Amino acid sequence: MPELPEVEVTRLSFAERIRGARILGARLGKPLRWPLGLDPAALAGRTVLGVGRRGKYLLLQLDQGVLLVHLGMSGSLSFQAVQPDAGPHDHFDLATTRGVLRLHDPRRFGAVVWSASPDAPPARRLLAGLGAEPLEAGQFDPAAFHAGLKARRAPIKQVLLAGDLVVGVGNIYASEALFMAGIRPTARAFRLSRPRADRLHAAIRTVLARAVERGGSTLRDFSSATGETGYFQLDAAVYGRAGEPCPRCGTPVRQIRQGQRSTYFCPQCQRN
DNA sequence: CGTGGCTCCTGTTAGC
DNA sequence: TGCTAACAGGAGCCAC
Repeated sequence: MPELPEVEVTRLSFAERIRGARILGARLGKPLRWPLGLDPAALAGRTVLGVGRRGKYLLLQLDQGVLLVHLGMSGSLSFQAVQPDAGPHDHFDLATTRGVLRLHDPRRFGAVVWSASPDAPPARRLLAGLGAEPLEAGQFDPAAFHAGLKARRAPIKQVLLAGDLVVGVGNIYASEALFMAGIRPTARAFRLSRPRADRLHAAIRTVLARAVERGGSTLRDFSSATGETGYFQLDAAVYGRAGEPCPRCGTPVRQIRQGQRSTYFCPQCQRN
């Protein structure tokens, strides 16, 4: 998916405009990862109070309940006054007095889930266990991060992806942050010294914050909910660049598999 | 209880 | 050019 920056850019692109809108109705397409958990007709008449984010989940706070939206691997949201007829991959429409929020998701790993509150069963199950918000002031603590890493035997790349220590770092930004910090992705998490954990902590924040500023620049086919494209420049240093020279030292970037996912790193700049 | 593997699904791309 | 297989941004779930 959409990693944290893309989700945040999406949120920023429609949160203000949808705030205060009254829901006119909802339409479901093919099944998503999880059922909505509510008769879509029951959403009519409710008001959208605001749009928050927890990790890669968007939370549409309603006057009664909350809608969790996850973009999965291939999801994107649009919010526009007038929507063309739904295509084969448009699986959720929320019609409001301000416009139609639409989830487009070819692979359908995404989901829209209704919950009575963020602490009620469906949302609670999905949100419990999520790690620290990396860009939220005071929530991503270096000492706690290092302590968390010390409890894990797994390769650092996979610990980052697990999302229970820090949220929002997906497959692209994990490679990018580890490159920036000069840490080999295969390094066992518990072996990272405090200084190196601190470097990684800073790199994660820098990489994610920069991507948010640039409007979610890592996705080849990403567009925000305003329908704007033009975020296509892939500014990755190593991700997707197997065989190309490392931007820092010129050594060819290497690609490996970790847990069925591709990892990219510079064997020269990233040692253990 | 941490870890690794599997799985959901469709579109794109690399390779022959 | 056409077919096939591999691969793609996630993450919950389930045996060890």
